[in-house]
Amino acid sequence: MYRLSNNFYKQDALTVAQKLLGKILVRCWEDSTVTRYLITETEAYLGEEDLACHASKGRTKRTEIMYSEGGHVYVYLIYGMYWMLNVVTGIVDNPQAVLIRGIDKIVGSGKVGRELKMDKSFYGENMEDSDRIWIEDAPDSTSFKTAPRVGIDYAGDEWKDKPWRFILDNTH
DNA sequence: TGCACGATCTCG
DNA sequence: GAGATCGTGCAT
Repeated sequence: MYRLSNNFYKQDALTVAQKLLGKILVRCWEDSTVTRYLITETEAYLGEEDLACHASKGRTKRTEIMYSEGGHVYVYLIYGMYWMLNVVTGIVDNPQAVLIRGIDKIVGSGKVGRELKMDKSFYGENMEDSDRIWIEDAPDSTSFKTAPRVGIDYAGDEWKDKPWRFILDNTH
């Protein structure tokens, strides 16, 4: 079991979103205890032309990190109370990210952020060398389902219906 | 400087 | 079905 490097995250967001299923999200707390979570659900957001992606609004202070190399953490506050955990993917100047929607029995991006005690300080954290949060490798999952992404009706028919949500199939 | 809204969840 | 709750982007 070893930590995924930035090389892994440099792949396309659709590829990373699929491959992250079944991998291990590791959270090291302030008291040095460590909790490991199985990643069960992800969503891919694909660049400026993807109207559901925050980067579709262009390069701003908030989306800046998405323009960096894959492997950085992108967190943001939604509805004034939930921190969404995303991983930046792709190469420099190619703003893509993968939203972590589910870990272990915890399904729902808001609950994931709460469970992991995410906050603004995680913005821009590099998962390759962070001592608080990273992802460890596991065999690629071959059994998963796809579905449309959640909560993006504003993006228009072309984008809101894309099956870019990936759900680990746990019926062995 | 102000305002409307959102990659959500919980409760009733 | 509505409220909680606040940073962001865009209008003023």
